Amino acid sequence: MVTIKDVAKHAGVSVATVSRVLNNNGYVGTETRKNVMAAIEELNYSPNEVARSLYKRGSRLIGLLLPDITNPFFPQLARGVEDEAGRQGFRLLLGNSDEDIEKEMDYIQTFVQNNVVGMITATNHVDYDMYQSLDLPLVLLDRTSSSYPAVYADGREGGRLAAETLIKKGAQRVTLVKGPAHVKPAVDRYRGAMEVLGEADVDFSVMSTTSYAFEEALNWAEELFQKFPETDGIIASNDIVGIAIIHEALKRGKNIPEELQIIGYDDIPQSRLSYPPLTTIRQPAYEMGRKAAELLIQRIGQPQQEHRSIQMPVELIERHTTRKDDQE
Amino acid sequence: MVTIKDVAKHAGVSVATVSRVLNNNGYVGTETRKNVMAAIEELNYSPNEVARSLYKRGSRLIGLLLPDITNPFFPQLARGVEDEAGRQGFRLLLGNSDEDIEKEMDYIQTFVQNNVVGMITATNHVDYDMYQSLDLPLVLLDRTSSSYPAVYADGREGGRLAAETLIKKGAQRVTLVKGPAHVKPAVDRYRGAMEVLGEADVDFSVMSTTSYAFEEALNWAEELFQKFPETDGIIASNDIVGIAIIHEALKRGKNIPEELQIIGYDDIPQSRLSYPPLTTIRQPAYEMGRKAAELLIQRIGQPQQEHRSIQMPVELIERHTTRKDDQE
DNA sequence: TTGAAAGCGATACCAG
DNA sequence: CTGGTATCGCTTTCAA
Repeated sequence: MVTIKDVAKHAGVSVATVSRVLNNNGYVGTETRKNVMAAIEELNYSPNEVARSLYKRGSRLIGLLLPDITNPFFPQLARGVEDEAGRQGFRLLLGNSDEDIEKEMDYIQTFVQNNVVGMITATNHVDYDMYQSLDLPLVLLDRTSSSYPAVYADGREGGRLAAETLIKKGAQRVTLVKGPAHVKPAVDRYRGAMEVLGEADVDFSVMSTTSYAFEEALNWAEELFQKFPETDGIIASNDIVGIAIIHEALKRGKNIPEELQIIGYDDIPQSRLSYPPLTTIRQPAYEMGRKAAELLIQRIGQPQQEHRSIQMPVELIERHTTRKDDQE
Repeated sequence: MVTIKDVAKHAGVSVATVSRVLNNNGYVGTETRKNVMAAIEELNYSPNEVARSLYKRGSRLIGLLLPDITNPFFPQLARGVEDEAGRQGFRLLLGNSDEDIEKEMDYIQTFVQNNVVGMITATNHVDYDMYQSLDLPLVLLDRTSSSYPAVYADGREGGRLAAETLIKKGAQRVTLVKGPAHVKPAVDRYRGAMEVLGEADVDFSVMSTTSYAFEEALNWAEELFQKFPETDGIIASNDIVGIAIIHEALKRGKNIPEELQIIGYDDIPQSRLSYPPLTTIRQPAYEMGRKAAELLIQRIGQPQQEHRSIQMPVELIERHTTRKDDQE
C-alpha cells in the first residue's frame, strides 16, 4: 500500500505539504504542488479514507437502512439515494432490517462504529431510544416523524385518489385491501381511502393483510375472492398484491376491467408488464431516494439548520385495470 | 463519543487491559475483567471500527458491486450476500455499476480506500487491470473467470433445459431471445439453447436484444411478434422479458400455452404472479449470494488457499406458460 | 511557503 | 496478569 509518506518522500517534501495539496488548503508553492501531483500520479496514490475518517471523526459514508431490498419498491429508493450520494462523493453502507428492531439496532450501531456521517432510514421505530440518542444527521425515507426531516409521498392523498378513481369509474362494491398495521405509509393510504369511501354511496369491505411478503401475495388474493366474491372494485395495498389479484381474477374468469376493476399502489416497474397492465397510484420512488440523499447531505453541511421535510406528490397512472370512464 | 480511554479510566485500568477484554486475548484477571465489562456496560461503549480498521489494515466491511439493484434478479443476490455476511459479522458497502467501467473503477477505488476486506462483484470486466492489480480476496457472483473463485449458475445447462423443454412440449417454430452480447451469463444461456435447437427437428429464429432494462422489455416483446408472428415457442432472455412477452401475446389474443409457449429465465419472485404464471429456469439467486459471501469470508481467513468455484444447479420450474405434456 | 509533531481511537509488543 | 508506548495513515496546528 502506498501512503502519504511514500508520496512525500518521492516528491521530496513533507507529508504536511502533500496533505495540503490533497485537500487544496493552506499555502503551497506552484512548483511544489506540481511535484507532489506528479508523485501522486506516478505512485498511483489514493488517500486512505479510514485514516482520514479517524482524524476527522467523520467518513464519506452514509448508512442506508431499508426494510427489505427484495420488495420491488425499495430498490428504486436505494438507487435514487445511491446516485445522488455518489454524485456528491458519498458511498453507501446498506442494511435490511426486515422491520425487525434487533436488526435495526445492530445496523445502526455498526453504522456509527464506522463513522457514517449521516443516515437515511425507512423505519417505523423512529421513536425508540436508539434514534433519540443518535447524534447524527438523519433523514427518514418513506416514513414520517415530527422529530426528523423526512421524504415521503402523500399517502393519505394516494389512498383518496385510489378510492375516488374507483368510485368515479363506477365501482359499486369496493374492497379495500389494508396493509399491515405496523407499516405507517400503509395505514395512511388506508385512511385516505376510507375517508372517501365513507362519504360515497357505495358498499365496501375491508380486508386486512398482515405482511407485504411476496410469497403471501397470491394467498391474499385468493382469500379476497373467497371472502368477497361479489366485489367489483379492488384497492390493493400495493402493486404486488394488485398483480396477484389480477392473476387470481383471471384465473376465476373475471373480466378486467368490465366486471372487476383493480387499482394498485406504488407503480413499481413491473406494473406495466401485467396483462392487463395495472392502474396504480404512483410514488416517485427514485426521486424520493434522490431527495432524501440531497436533504441529508445538506444537513451534513449545516447540522444546526431547522429541519424541513419534503412531501412528494402522488399520481394516478391510468392503465387497463380500470375503465376508461364512468360506465355505470 | 466514548472511547477506550474513558472505559479504562472508569474501570481504573489501562487501555491495554480494556483492549484485552474487548478482544478476548492475553491474560486478564477475573476481577479486572468484571470491572472492565461493567464500565463498558455503564458507559455504553462500543469500539470505533475505524480506529480498529486503521491499525489492523482491514475492516469488517465487504464491497458488493452489482450491475443494477433495480433489476429484480439482483436484490435476491444482494440479500443472500448480506444475510450471510451479517451472520459472520460483516457489513456491506454497496455499489451499482450499470455495467459501466468508469463507475466500476470508482467503486473499487473507494472500496479499497475504505479498507474493505474483500469484495464480491458481478462484473464482466474481470480481466481489466484494476482487478488484476487488486490485492484483495475477490469472488465473482453470477459471472465466471479462471482467475477468481466464482459462484454462478450453470447457464449453458439452463439454456439447454429451456430449449429441451420447449421442444419436448411440442413447439415447432421456436424463437430464442438472445440477451445482450456483453453480459456473460446471457451468452451462456444462448449457447446452451442453440446447441439443443441445432440438434432438433424444429425451425427456429433468434432475436437479439441489447439491454436488460426494464423499460425496454415491452418493446422487445412487440418487436418479437412483429418479426416472428408465427412463432409457437419462445425462450425469453429472462423473466422480465418473458412477462412482457406474455403481456404482448395476450394483447394479441394468443392462447397460452395452447398456441404459444413461453419459458423465462431466473425465476424472479414475480414470475409466479403473472397470468398465466411463467414457466422458467430457476437460478437460486439468494443461495448464490449466500454462497458467495461464504466463499469470500473463507478466503479472507486463508487467502493463500487454492481457489474453488461453485456452480449452482439450475432447475426447470413448470408453471402454466408451457403445456402439461407433449401435445403435438 | 514549508516542516515537525501532536493527535484521532484502537491494537499489540515488551517490560515488569 | 497489567501498563506504557509505538504504530496504523492522515490532518492540522504551530513555528520557523
